[in-house]
Amino acid sequence: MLQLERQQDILRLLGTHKSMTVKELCTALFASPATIRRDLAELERAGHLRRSFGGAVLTESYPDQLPLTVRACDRITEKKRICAKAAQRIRPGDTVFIDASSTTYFLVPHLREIPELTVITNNPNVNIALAQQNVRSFCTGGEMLNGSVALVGSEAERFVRGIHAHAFFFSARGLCEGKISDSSAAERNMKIAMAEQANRLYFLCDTSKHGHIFPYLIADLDRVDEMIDET
Amino acid sequence: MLQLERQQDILRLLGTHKSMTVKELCTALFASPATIRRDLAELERAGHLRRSFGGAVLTESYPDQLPLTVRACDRITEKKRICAKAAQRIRPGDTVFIDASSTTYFLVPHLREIPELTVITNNPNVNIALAQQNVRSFCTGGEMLNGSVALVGSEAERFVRGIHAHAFFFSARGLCEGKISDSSAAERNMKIAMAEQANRLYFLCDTSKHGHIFPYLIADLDRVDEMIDET
DNA sequence: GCATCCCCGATCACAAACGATCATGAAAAG
DNA sequence: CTTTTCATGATCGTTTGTGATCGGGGATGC
Repeated sequence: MLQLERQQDILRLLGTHKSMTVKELCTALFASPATIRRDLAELERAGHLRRSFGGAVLTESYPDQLPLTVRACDRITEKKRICAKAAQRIRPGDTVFIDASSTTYFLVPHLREIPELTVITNNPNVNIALAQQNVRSFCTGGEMLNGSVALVGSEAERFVRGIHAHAFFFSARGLCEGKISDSSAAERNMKIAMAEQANRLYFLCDTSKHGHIFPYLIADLDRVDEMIDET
Repeated sequence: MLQLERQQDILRLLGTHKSMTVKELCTALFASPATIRRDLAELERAGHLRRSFGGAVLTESYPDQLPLTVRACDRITEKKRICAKAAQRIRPGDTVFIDASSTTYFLVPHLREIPELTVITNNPNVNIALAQQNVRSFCTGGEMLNGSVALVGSEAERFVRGIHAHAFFFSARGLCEGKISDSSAAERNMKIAMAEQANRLYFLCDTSKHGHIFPYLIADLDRVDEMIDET
């Protein structure tokens, strides 16, 4: 069996089962543990899966019409509900910032009917989806953060600081004791820049964030005008 | 047996079986391993298949994960072939501009293996696809041009003018009497900015461009270092 | 905190496939 | 008819993928 073929099979198997151990893959593909591990290492370097002790899980699953990176995320229905609520805060003529989290992607379908709306985002997926609905949108530019889909860096921040927006919709990895935190310094800086340039701050928070704390502090919860959750 | 006929047979066999070893192809087509290998190398350069040690697999992973906007375009196989050829002009350590045409999207699968490559583009689809392959990439930012997927405007041009690249890969709507032209002023300006900031210019031109002229002139054909077409 | 299990990465050796090169022969050009 | 061109096949040194072995170290249970 060819190496490439086996690697494609691994991805296929991970698509149906959501995780597989090295042993399971060995018996399924008639290969030795060493070979499977080498394949997993290579596929991980390519960003297709994430390894964990004993096996691996898919980072991106296959068919759907959501972008790969959004498809992989959890709690999609909860995020959709939160975004539907959040979109009601937008008024005609507004200029809004949208950050590069997987949550805020679900704002897009609600923005079509808002007249004279302008969106600025550092998430290329949002830009593309908005262009398909003829919503006026800007992209911050910057360096693409590998492993997520977010534009960051000094150029991206400079772009943001040249703009003032009515509102900023954002999410983050953790909310603990009134502190909103994230795991990447570069993304933290972008969120802070956007927050400083916007009148109203809306923090979109699903239940998976609660009780988690990450190294990079974005803001205290009382800085935001409203936290929007599922309730 | 003719060379071209045999290569078509290889593709046909790969269509029914999902992968074939060199040995299998040898017995099936009554040719020596050397010949089969040469054919496979050629078909891979044209983007029709991917080789693996011992054999080859069809490049089926791509068509269904193409972005909507790219999936819709014509002459995909021709564009793939052009891009496979174009990618050979890139050297390790290069910094390259890629424009926002549908043609240049097909450069992406060929960029994975080039070490120390940096890409700057105003096409968010390219950014996202490159991030998934762990290729370092930057986005120019700017306003999203509705109806296509291209970032344009003064902010986008400003970003480009702050960078110098080794090469610029671009396409356009028309080529007529040695003049390369396009239908949008905003995109024209971006292409001109990138061209001015790059050493080598490569114009990717499929046969549908020939004989068409559009209002916005990008450059004379003799400005470009090489025109890359299907031949 | 300790012991057990077994999973991982590194290394090695072997077999198979690969690329480079050259020789052959047939078809095309002069 | 001679020369050139080009696809093909053979040879050979090198590279690659694979499975086995072994020491180190996370995961789990007590």
